[in-house]
Parts: sequence; C-alpha cells; structure tokens
Amino acid sequence: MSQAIYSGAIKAYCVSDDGTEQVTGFYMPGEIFGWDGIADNRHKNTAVALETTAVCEIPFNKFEALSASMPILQKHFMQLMAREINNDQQLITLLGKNSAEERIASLLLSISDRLGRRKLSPTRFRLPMSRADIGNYLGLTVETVSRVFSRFQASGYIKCDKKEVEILNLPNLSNLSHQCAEA
Amino acid sequence: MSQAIYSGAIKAYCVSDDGTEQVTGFYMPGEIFGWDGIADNRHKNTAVALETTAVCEIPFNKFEALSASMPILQKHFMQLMAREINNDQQLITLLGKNSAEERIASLLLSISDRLGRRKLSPTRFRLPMSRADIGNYLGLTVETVSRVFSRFQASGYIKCDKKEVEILNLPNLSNLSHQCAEA
DNA sequence: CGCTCGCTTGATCTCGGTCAATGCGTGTGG
DNA sequence: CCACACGCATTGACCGAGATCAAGCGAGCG
Repeated sequence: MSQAIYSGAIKAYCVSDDGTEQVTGFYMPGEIFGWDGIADNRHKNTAVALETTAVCEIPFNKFEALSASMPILQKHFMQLMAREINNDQQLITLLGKNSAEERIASLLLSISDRLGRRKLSPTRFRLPMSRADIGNYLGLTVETVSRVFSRFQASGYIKCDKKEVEILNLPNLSNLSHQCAEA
Repeated sequence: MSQAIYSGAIKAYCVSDDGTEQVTGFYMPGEIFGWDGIADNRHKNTAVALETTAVCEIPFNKFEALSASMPILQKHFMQLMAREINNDQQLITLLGKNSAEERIASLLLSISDRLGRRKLSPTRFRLPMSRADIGNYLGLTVETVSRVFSRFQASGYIKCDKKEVEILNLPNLSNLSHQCAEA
C-alpha cells in the first residue's frame, strides 16, 4: 500500500497515457508515500530511488486489520493522507500562480525545512534529484531551472556546485517564495 | 468534516497568507469534498456555493464512531480521499505541462463526463463558475480563458453564450486534452 | 439613468520555452 | 592508459504563448 522511507530519497511520478511523466513529489527520510493506490488498489504512481534508499512496505490489507483493532491508527493515517492532499494543493498554487524563481525558492525552502525537522543541516545539503526532475516537478524546463540557480547564486542567495547546495540568504529566499507554511 | 453535494455546485479554494486565492476544485452533485480538514481539524480550504446548493454535512467525529463499527465504511472513505489525491495530481500535470487550450479542453471534458455520470446531458450544460474562477483554477488569466473560448467557438468545437455551453465536436476536444481518464 | 460587474477583444510586452553549442565527469572498450 | 560516448549541467540567441494594459459592451440593479 504505502511505504515509509528510512534513508535516502524517492521521487514519485505518474505517467499519463500519452507517455509523459509528471513528478508528483520528492520524499525524504521519515516521510510516507503511496496513498493513491488505495483508490483502486492499483498504483497510478511509480516511485524510484534517487540514491541508495531503505524503505518499509506497509501492505494495505495488513493495515486494514491493524486499524480495526486500533482506531487511533486509522485516524492517524487519514491525517497523513489529508496532509498529502494539502501538499498537492500547495503545489497546484505554486504551478498556477508563481514564477520560476518563486517555484524554485519554494522547493529549496521546503527541502531545507524538512531536513531541519530531521535534525539535519537546513542550510547545507545535497539535492538528491536531477535538474530535469526539478523541472518536471515544478513545470519548468531544465534550462530554466539551471538559469534560476545561476541567478540565485549571482544574487548571493545560495552557493551551489551541481547538486551540492548551501543556502546563504534564507530570509531573501523565503521572501521570494511567499507561500503558506509547510504542513 | 466533509460535505456531500445534493444539488447545485461548489467551488473550493484556499487562501495563502499573502491573501491570494487558489481555486482547488469544482464540485458537483454526488461529489464529496472537504478532506483537507482531517489533517489538523482546521480547514485550510474554504468553499462557496456557485448557485443554490444543497449539501449534507458529515462531521468527523460521527464518522469515526461509525467506521469503528463498520470497517467497510472506513475503506470506502479512504478510497474517496485517494481519488481526491489522484484528481489533484492530474491537475498538477495539467498546470505543469499543458497549454491554455489543453487545460480548458480538459476542464470542459471533465465537467461533461461528470454530468454524464449523473445522467445529465454531457454536451449541453451551464457552467456554474465565472471565467475568473476558471482562470484561477487553471492558472490562467480571465482574458486568456475568454480568448480560448472564442477560439474553440471559431473552430466549431463548442458553441457558447456566456455560461451556456454546447459541445459540438467532442472528439476534437478530447484530442486536445490528451489526458488520462478521469478517476 | 448611471453605476458596477462580468465578459470580450485588441495591442504590446515579457517570461520562459526551444534550439543549439560547450563543458565536464564517468564509464567503457580498444 | 587513452579515446570516445553518454548523461547532466550550463549558457547564449531567438521566439512565442500568455500576461498585462486598455478599451468597449451588455446585463443587472439601486
């Protein structure tokens, strides 16, 4: 049914019938993904590890049995699904209303924030995904992603070498991505 | 917790802290919305009726009690939530990868399809929402929405007067919106 | 009657997509 | 060990879809 990530990173994406991929999210340690399969017990989404990754499979039928005896578990899972919905809707806002710079600033801040919660450095990290994945996720081309990274670097917001990123000016970045707080 | 729509139509949207609105969906008779509130028992989303609308409120605590005694109900609701996630991810694809014409074609077809399921005419209907709402939902400006409607009409795909729409060439429209089948 | 609101249409501008070239690290085979 | 290819990232030049600005129009309403 779903999977909890121990270490590493995952990209989730779905392919439409015309063959194009849409990255729907990046998942990092401590996060859970794979809700969509519940709808019809057939995943429309696929997931690939972006680096060496350890996951914990949670089969749906096991979960059903468990939650019958533990109602609190059921509520917890519904909350996690609802959080997924909120995340998606945040992404929808990002794609519908925000510029390339705003989208990438938001992504960087989201990653920073999520790493911070896991007690990892929120200002120095390695992006697990490629520029192409970022572009796909944010509805941009590789070239635009690359240009924005360069521009951010020129402005002194970040320092980055390929996937290695250091956030230098967090306030300015979050100023760019005036989005609601991460769920 | 959530609401089932008897008649009329609803637009759901959320406002970010900078005050901008993002329409996250249109809901029609027989559909259910309001999942997001489960995450923290506080809705980030708001809903307004677009026309005279009758809804049925489903409070979360009632639901919890019910589903404890009826496990099948719980599964059913999780499936509905998962469908919501799938819908959102379809919208994400639409916003990230598709042109203005493709987005609007998809919306028209989605409405057509959903009306058809309720045994209403899938080719002649009245759009319950304004051009501005459509634009907000699809990440477009009012002007672009209006222009695309005009272009579709010029191409003989649809006939429309303000909110009254008739689909003349369904194959061509679905050709435009080469998207995966609605969940 | 005059006002506002929603919709349409036109003119212009701009952000980001497209096309193309280059660099760079890595793996592979001679 | 070197040559080459391949994937990924960067950068530049150009172009176009859609945003922005502006004007006009019909319908509803005080």
